[in-house]
Amino acid sequence: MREVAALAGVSLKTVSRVINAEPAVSDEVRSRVVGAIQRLDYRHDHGASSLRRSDRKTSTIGVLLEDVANPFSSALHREIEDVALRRGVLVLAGSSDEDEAREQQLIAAFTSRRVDGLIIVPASHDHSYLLSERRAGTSMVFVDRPPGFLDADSILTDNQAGTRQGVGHLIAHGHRRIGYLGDLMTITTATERYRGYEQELAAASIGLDPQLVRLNVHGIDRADAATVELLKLTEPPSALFTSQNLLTIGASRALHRLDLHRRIALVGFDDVLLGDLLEPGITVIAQDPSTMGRKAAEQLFRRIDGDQSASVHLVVPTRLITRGSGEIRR
Amino acid sequence: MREVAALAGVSLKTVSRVINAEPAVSDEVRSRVVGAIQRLDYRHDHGASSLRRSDRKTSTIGVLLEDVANPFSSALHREIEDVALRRGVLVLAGSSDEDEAREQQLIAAFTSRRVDGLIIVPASHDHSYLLSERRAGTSMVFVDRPPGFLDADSILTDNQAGTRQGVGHLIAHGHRRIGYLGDLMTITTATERYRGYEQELAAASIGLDPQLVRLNVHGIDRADAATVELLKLTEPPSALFTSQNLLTIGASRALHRLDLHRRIALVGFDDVLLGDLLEPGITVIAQDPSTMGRKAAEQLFRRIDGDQSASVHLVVPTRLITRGSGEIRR
DNA sequence: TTATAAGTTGATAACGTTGTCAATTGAGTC
DNA sequence: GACTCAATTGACAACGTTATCAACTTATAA
Repeated sequence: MREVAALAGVSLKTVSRVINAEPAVSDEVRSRVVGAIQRLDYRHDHGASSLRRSDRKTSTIGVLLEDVANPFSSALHREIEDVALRRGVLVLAGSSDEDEAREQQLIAAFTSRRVDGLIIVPASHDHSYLLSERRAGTSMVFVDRPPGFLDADSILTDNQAGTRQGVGHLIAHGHRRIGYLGDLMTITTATERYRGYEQELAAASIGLDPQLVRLNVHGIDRADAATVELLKLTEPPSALFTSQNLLTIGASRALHRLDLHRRIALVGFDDVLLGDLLEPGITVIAQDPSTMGRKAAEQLFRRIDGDQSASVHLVVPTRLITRGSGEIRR
Repeated sequence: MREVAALAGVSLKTVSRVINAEPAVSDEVRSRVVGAIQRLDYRHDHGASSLRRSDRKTSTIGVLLEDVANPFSSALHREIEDVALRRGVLVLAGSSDEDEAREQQLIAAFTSRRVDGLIIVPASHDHSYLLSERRAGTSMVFVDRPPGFLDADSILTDNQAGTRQGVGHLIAHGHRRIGYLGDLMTITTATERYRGYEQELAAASIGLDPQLVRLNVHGIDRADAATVELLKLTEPPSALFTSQNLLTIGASRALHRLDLHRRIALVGFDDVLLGDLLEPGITVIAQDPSTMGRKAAEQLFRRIDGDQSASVHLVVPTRLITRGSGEIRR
């Protein structure tokens, strides 16, 4: 920048003015400076700039996801990116893998880079470690799961209502022995969904048979194995509710292998890519990650822009998509 | 930091030494400083630090993908993240959407934040705009597609050989009229794959019927429509080769709707999640995005660590996964 | 003409940190 | 007792940028 100023025959401050498009520069000087910038191939140092500027904004936000490679997370990520990029803001992304330590490590790395804000899909349950960060002025929005011991904005899915709708759908098709596969109970959404299952059975006066419930099932392979177990029971279920993406895939895989996919009904929570190509197609309670991402990013930027109002808690509704597997009658 | 120094009764420089774990600090002083850091809830400013340090490293890299939400991109992304995080490096990610302008905008945003390196899945074909950036010391590795007018490391898939293997597989099952769906011909990989199709037909002395070829098909819906068109020909193909993920899905969808999925053979380039659940399962030429991501990140960090040797061009092989759809005989 | 205002420009300090180098201390050696 | 050496600490400048404020130029009004 010093060299640019020298070549253009102006002061440092004038170059700064041109770069920041401040109005108080004559056209003649401006074009001289622009020329010098191009000739010297000067690149503005965004970091040094934000260090000195009074707003201290880095135009960077941090996004903590469960895993950037999983479809729900990456759909969120993409929507956040689009909202951010429209404001010239870049996104630092990281995967927690449901690991509390990794969550905190990543968030510490984000904040030491002075991100303007954080969008967090939490793995841990106690976010009081973020209190001082908030006091320091970092905005934050929680997505998919609520913050623990911290008052902050959240954008959630209505897990309980969604599950009730899915389980109710199976009951409406005559099922009374409905198997349940649940993810790790340390995940808030998993416990909420399980509660929805309990409630809907109770509402239909169906007794809960613990044999039909498999909790803390994580990943495709374990879901596959758990499905096989359920179907080997002396009184096997006539329908399955799988409470997560990968569990749905695992269960579907097992049903296909056992050639039971046309006999046992299946409803899954969260949509499955290609779910409509299978025979039968997989009926799901779809979440809406794009909407969640967009709302989260918009809310974050409202906070970054200075909105100090009380915390907002948005619940994004789910949608039942019927494709066949959930409409198999007992 | 000034406050920490005052509270601990030491100089600024000593605090800096403690933070950077420099050896020349007595245990007693160190613990006083650590105590002060905790009491004052001090957070190190990574940006100011890298501005002053002589290596000028930001411990941040930029990753330009086609779309963070597409499975190939996000698998790459995840692998890069893991390699980076092991070194305490964070990842800025962006989606080009195959748009040259957006590629350049994002890369400019990355470099103005002084990233240590770039991993690029290029959308554009002329990367001479990166020459000055390279001269300035930014390391860069290209993935999936080669750089244009720039000598740099690349990690590519063997598109031509993979396509030949897939088309050859169909020929081996008796097909001679093999439809081809290709993505935008502006994408390097799309042209390479098409060339593989041409070559394999020629090698089997099968004349190329232009009616069977649909190029510049982008996205699921257009692939679906193009498939319908091909099957309506007076002499329709008995097999299809779809040269990209989404095209495979679109074609499969069309085949299912027309109830031809057991009659028309299908081989796709790039694996499809759930491809094994369909009936028949989808036979694909699988790429290996995880390996590509890992190799790219490892190569990038070698460069960042000072490796000045000649450009490396790595070709990651593809793998034929037979699941049924490609083994339908004419 | 002079006073005033508006529009340009620059000198300087500061953002939070680390590199450089010099000063201080204490122990060990002859 | 004087010397050397290593270990520890601090003063100061500098990284690339922008905020502040003062100075200058030109135009306009009285």
